[in-house]
Order: sequence, then C-alpha cells, then structure tokens
Amino acid sequence: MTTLEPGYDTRSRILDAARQLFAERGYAATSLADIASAVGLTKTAVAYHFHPKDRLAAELIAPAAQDIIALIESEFDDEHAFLEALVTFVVRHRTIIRLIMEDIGGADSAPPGSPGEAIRAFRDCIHARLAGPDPDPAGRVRAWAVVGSLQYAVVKTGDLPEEVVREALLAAASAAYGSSA
Amino acid sequence: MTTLEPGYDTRSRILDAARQLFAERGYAATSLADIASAVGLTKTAVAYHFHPKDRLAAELIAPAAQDIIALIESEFDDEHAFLEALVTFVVRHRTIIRLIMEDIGGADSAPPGSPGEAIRAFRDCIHARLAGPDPDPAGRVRAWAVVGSLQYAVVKTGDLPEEVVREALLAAASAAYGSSA
DNA sequence: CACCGTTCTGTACGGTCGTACAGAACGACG
DNA sequence: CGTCGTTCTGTACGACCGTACAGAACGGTG
Repeated sequence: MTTLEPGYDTRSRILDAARQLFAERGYAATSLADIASAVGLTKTAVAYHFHPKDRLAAELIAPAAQDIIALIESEFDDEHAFLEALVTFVVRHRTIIRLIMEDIGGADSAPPGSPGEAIRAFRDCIHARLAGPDPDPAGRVRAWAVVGSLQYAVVKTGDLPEEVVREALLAAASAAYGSSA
Repeated sequence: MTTLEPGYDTRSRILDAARQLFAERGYAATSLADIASAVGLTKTAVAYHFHPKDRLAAELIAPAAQDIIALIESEFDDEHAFLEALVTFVVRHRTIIRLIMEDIGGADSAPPGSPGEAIRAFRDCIHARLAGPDPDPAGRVRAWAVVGSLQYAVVKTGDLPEEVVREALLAAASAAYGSSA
C-alpha cells in the first residue's frame, strides 16, 4: 500500500457505492457490475477486492455486529428501555438495515452456517424479545408491527437527520408497542 | 376445456403454489422451475399457462386491484377511517401484500409503463395520504412507520385468523399514526 | 377414422450473474 | 536494472434464469 488515505481508498469507495446501491435496490438485485460502474471500475476489479460477493455484505455489516450482540445479550429494566436501545441501533445503522433485515435473512435458501442464518436468528430474537414469552396472537402481531415500522421508516427516510428520525420513530414504535387496549 | 373444476384446475394449482412461494421467498427469488416442481410439472408447462412471468404476478394481484383503486379514489371523513380501510385491505390480501409492496415496486429498475410503476405510485400515494400535504419530517417518519408495520405484521402472521390480525394491527397502526405527542 | 385444440415434454437459445485465470501497468525494494 | 507484490483489465467459463419452438399424448368433434 502506497499511502493508505482511508477516505480515498479504492476499497472504501467500493464499500460506499455498494452500501448505497444495496440500500436502494437490495443485495441480490445489485450486481458486481453495477457497483463497479458506480466506482468507475470493472466488475473483476471489485471481485478482486471482495472475493466472494458475500464479503462485501459481511464487511458492511461488520461495524453493526458488536452493537447487535450487545443489544441481544444486554438485560434491560424495562421493555421500553429495550425498545429505546433497539430504535437507537436501527437508526444508527440505517444505511445497512435493509441489508440486514431483508436481503441477508430474506429467504430460506440460506444454507446452515451462512451469515443469513445468524441474521434470521437475530431478527427472530428481536421479535421474541418484543413479543415476550408465550405471546398471544395479538402480541405477535404487535411485535411484528413494531419490527416492520422500524425497518421501513428508517430505510425510507435516509435523507433526514438521524436525531429527528430517532425521536419520531421512538414515539411511533412505543405507541404501537403499547397498543394492547 | 374438458371439465373446468375450479379447485383442481392446473392453472389454479400453479397460482396457489406461486402465491405461497412468492410470499415466502419473494418474486424475483422464485423461479419458474421452483413453482413447477411444487406442482409437479416442468418449468415450460408453467410458462405455457402464464406466458411472461409477469402474468403470474398480474393474475395474483388482479383480485386486489379494484380494492386498491377503491381505496385510493374514495374520500374518507376521517384519517382514522382511511387507516381502518387500509388495514382491512392489507389484511384481506395479506397473501400477496409482499408481492405488491416489495417485489413489484421494489427497485427503480422497472421501466415506465410496467406494472411496477403503478404499484410504486400506489405505495407512495398511501404514504402521502397518511403523511398529509406538506408533512414535516416527523410526519414522514410516522407515515412510513405505519406502512411498514402494516406490511410486516401481515406477512409474518399468515397462520393467524384474519380477524385477529385485523384487530391487533388496527390498534397498533392507529397508535403509531397518532403518536405526535 | 381423420382432424383439431389443449396440455405438457424435451431441447435449445440468449442473457446475466459470480467467478477463475492470465497478463499488463506500476511503484517499491534489493 | 531486475524482481516482486499490488492493482486492475480482458477473456472465458459454468450456472441459472426466462423464453421459444417442435413435437408427443390425448380427449372431443366432424
């Protein structure tokens, strides 16, 4: 490496373009050629840096990984405290939330041991945490509604400042969560 | 047509299998061969009945079409009345909601004039109706949260009876919708 | 029986995808 | 200068997709 300017590195430029394209079109719908042309390279150049395509997604998800396990393993006094932490997590990593929730853990096609397996487990764990043990049908619906509201709202409002989204989303999600009336 | 038993017709069996597979894996991720093997045919047999693959999606969406335009064109006294009608629509057609919301109107790749164009317009129209004219950022977030909660909750709880989902979802969505506090 | 439309099979084609591989360009280092 | 590792290009391959087309099977109709 000649001079490893972290901002203008080719790898970083590929990662940035991939993050944006994945957020817009989804993982499977974005080809290496799409990413390559966005950076001004050929698809083989992209494949050189990220050998299996999965590595691109893995490297994008990586910074969120420790936040994910912290979120799952932590104990919270309150369900509302958990929801607040969940909202904070989702908003902070909103540029890759679609990648995490839809694309990687999308179908059942993921072979056991693949990253998709872990992501799906994470999503189900979030839902279980929201729904509580032995949830009634209405509780299941409510929990999935909360998960869906988090994902959708955060993906669609990437142009808004983080704090605005966080505040409005926390209000909406906790209202939906406590709608047992 | 020999005897057009509507239940055991091959076309209907293909449609049923396609509806289920589309709901599980999504439109693009389901190949004609997948559908064919689910029905016990070859992919060319499926292609014979539904010449472009789009026709499969179109025929599945068709029964929801008139409900869609009725929903968009109707005037409602109340925002809550609109939300209630929206929840009813979403729950009634929950087996194809994913097809409508994600797959057809998913990327920007849809050429103008395609069905994806209309679906995306429908989704944006729903959001605009929920967000109101000239929405502030928080209103936009809230509206997308409602849309996301509807879609996600309905897709994930296909095993629950329709009325249970409708009731719980209406409560959650209207709580999120009115969370301007 | 001859004819025909419907339904389905088998084969093949063009396109796109991710991947593999050989080699060119080029600065670093001895 | 020669050699090396890094970075990127060009080409090609195999897999998969949707689609097109010729023909077999078969019941209905003349």
